[in-house]
Amino acid sequence: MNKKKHISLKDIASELGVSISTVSRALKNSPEISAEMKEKVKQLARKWNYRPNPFAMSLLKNSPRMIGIIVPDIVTHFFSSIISGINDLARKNNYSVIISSSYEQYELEKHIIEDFVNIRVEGILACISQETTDYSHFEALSYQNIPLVFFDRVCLTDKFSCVVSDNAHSSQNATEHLLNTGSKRVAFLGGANHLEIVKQRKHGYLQTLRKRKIPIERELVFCKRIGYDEGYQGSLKLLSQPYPPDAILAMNDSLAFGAMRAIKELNMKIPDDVALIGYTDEAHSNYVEPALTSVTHQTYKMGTEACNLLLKTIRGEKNIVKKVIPTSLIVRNSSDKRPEKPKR
Amino acid sequence: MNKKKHISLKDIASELGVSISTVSRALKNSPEISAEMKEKVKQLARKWNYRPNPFAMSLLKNSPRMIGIIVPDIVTHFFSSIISGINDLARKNNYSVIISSSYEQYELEKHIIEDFVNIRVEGILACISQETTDYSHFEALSYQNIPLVFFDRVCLTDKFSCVVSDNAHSSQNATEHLLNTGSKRVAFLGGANHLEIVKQRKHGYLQTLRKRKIPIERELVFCKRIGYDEGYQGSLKLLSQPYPPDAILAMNDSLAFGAMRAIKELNMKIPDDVALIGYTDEAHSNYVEPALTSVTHQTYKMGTEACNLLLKTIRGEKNIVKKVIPTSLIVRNSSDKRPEKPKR
DNA sequence: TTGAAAGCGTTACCAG
DNA sequence: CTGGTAACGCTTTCAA
Repeated sequence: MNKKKHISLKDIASELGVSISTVSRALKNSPEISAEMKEKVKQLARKWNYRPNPFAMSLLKNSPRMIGIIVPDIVTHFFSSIISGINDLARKNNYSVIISSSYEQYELEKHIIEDFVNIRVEGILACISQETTDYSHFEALSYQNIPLVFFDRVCLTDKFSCVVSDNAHSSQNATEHLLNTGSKRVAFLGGANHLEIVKQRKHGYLQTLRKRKIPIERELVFCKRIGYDEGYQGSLKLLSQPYPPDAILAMNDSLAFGAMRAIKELNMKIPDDVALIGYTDEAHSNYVEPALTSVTHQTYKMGTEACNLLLKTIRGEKNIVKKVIPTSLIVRNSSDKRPEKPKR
Repeated sequence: MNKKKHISLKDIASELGVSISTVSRALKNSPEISAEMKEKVKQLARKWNYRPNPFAMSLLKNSPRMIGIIVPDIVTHFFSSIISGINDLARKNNYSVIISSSYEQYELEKHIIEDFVNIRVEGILACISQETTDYSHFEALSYQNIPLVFFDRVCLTDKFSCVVSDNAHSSQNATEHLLNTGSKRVAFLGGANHLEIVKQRKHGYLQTLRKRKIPIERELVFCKRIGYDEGYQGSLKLLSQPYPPDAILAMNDSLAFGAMRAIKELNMKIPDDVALIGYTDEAHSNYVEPALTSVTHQTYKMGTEACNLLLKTIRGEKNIVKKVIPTSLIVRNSSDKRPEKPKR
């Protein structure tokens, strides 16, 4: 009684001198069992603290009620907040969540996906790494009938549902704002060009320039990799040109904070010499000086929506949908160059 | 062939016209199986991409190779970085990790622990919520023989191993630094008094004052709850006293950033009017202005150490150990009041 | 060298 | 109303 780690139906059955089936049914409130039998069984189950063995269940049903999440990193607020949303919704639906980080590495990403498959998760939520340009490890999931939903950085959108933010729109908005508040030459600081989010945000930026009939200059676009260092180096490069930009739109937190450091090191004033807009979360935009105007994602919501889509897919829904989560531009002190700023 | 989600030993056995046992043994390289049989089996297994069913395994061995982590929140860098460390070491040891957040709520914490038990995780890593003052849900784990290791915010240290930072020492150091660089009246901004980390860090602070023969003033200690708002409100209160402090030691990220906001709102200069030291991570301390002098935890290492301790416990190690991870004081621009600062 | 069968904990179907 | 049995996928005796 002490050695055994867990109580099984068998233990209860033999104690009560009835069959396992009876116990099982009694616990499930099956109508075919007498009230007194039910009572006896339930009482003992409670007393002995009986817990159904989830492995037996999983073996039987082939559904461990577990989903896997893969993100480029779990430390960045953007991702941890999405994870938080996923976690909460999953828990509400009695699912457990396994989280892994690809550290932006393609090989690790492949391994993790494989691990998820081996563990037999019921579904996977993925945000692809920057390095990833070959998507066959994801495609394979569709042959294996393993539900998959992408969020933020997506691919294979014809095969899998996904949740994204209104990328093009957000950067149009941000660019417009810069141009409306005194900036003349706006630079775009992006990441690896093959990523959809980069393409789309850059697209929005270029759209706005075209609409305003502002000539597009290649020298004002720096797209290499998402990261603090790249933001720093990229901004140094942008700003040390013979004819430098007077505003930078940085399409990610790390890029924005890297840019900020570069601008300060060059002893330039924000926003007077260089206006700056980032894509960052509430808290950190407010901590820095000047407070950073930024595009804010509804990260928690992205998480719950993605999870919701995945749960639907697990339940058999076949429709492939693309859910767009709106962002909003929060104007703080880093972007408006005008001496007389309108009331906020 | 197409409908079936996964290949089993049975499938391989029947294809090859041998028994399941033979296949099982062949795949395990059992010496009793002929080389050619092994070859045939392995080849087909590879071809069909056979994966052992983990549920069957877990059912058999009662060990799902899974550990549970519970943290107050997963969004704060401090925790997500610890999680990252845990995750990596767990993965290396072929364990999966399930992460849940208590959102600093006692009731939720209890539920999550119960869920972990039901899922039959092999072990649990926990950082207790601020609200928690009753530890019976953790104590219960010891009766159920479920390995448990605490990190950062700990309890029941006589029953469970834990990983902590050198709390008292770190705050002594920080207080010394403030007193050595021109501050005269140092305030301590802490959290709920029942938490060990609060007690110890406060203890270190008080120790230093005593050593220096500086009278201890109750008005200079504000301990209520860990959080941005509390940091803000607490600092406002500290600084609006008739005889306010000229330095604040904030024992946590959120408290520190809250304090920073309060100081700025009161139009006081950092560090000239009020010196400030926080306990924060690298990145964010550098983003703010002035860059924040802070006590830095080796969070990733805390994660790997905690995980390591847990794995040992799972393997049967009975010793209860308390691992202390050193912190270090990184001096930046928010703390030194002296006009002529020594070279850094 | 291989096969058969029991057992891990549960559910579900078929008999009584 | 209750019991027996097969099945889920695998390992591990025991037999041959």
